[in-house]
Amino acid sequence: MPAIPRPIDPLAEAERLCLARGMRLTELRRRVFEIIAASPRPIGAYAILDVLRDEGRAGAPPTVYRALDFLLEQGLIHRLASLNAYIGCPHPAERHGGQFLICRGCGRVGELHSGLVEATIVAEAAALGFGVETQMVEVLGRCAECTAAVPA
Amino acid sequence: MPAIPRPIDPLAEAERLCLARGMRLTELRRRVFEIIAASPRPIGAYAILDVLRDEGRAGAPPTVYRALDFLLEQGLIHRLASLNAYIGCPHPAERHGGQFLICRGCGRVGELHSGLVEATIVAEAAALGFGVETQMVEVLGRCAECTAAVPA
DNA sequence: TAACGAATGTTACACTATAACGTCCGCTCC
DNA sequence: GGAGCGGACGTTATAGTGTAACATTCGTTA
Repeated sequence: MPAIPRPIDPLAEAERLCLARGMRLTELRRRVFEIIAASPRPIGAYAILDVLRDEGRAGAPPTVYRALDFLLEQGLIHRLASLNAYIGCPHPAERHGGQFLICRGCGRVGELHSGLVEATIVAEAAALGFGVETQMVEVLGRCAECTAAVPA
Repeated sequence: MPAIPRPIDPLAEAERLCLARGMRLTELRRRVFEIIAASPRPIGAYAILDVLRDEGRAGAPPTVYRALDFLLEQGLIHRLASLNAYIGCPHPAERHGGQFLICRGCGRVGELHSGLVEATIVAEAAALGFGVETQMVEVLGRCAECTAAVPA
């Protein structure tokens, strides 16, 4: 899923945004964010907890979930409901609902970020009188590399 | 979410489809389907289990999950990943990915079923070389009734 | 330095889902 | 008719995900 470029330095971007918003990117939150950003695939809360424990840090599930809640609120990460896993956001500066392409082959996830998809959903929902607040699109399939690797 | 009509008789439709496909809609599967179809809101697996137990039926989680797996495979129900809950499908004859409008006010869920949304997602994904297999759209917001009940 | 609130530590538990194995039942094929 | 087979279900145990509730620490401010 390399089609979409990541920010040069996700951590620096996260620090910049938190500073601008007056939010505290503490040591724990920063470390959880780094673990997610460093993972090539979506990572689960308990896998993050394992990493923290390997580093000698004390920790129980709430330790991780509180950090995840903060990062989600700040839009620095997304939660993939279909996988119960978390992924860094490549463009956290603009708040947005998530649109994800999940590859069945390699497990990597790309973010679609299509204004057209978003607008179409809003319009179709509005036609039914439904007011959209947040939207979540998760698409399962095969990425270009995996399609090339296993030709039909 | 009454904008989308339900089939006249979901159970009859389910029986018809299973018969046509040579699949067995057993007593247990039928009952689980009825419970889901009768629920005005998405219902969780353990809530279904509670109903079965209230009816005096023996049961453990696998009892319900196996029935759910069957109904999902047949496209008779959908799973809402963001809620960990299940909902009947209003048009099970055509296989399709789910597009759901989830109301924060009343908890009811409508199915969008927009070919345009689906096609847009497929097109945008294809532009990145990604081949779509199944897609899942879950939209959180407020339905017409709840918007009217609590004016801005 | 006292006081306050935010962040974290800690224990316990709720909720969701599946693995593994046994039993029963209906069907087919000799 | 019975041996064998496969699908559905029963049962026990456990894995995986997430939160409630309360104690403690820490930084900031007054």
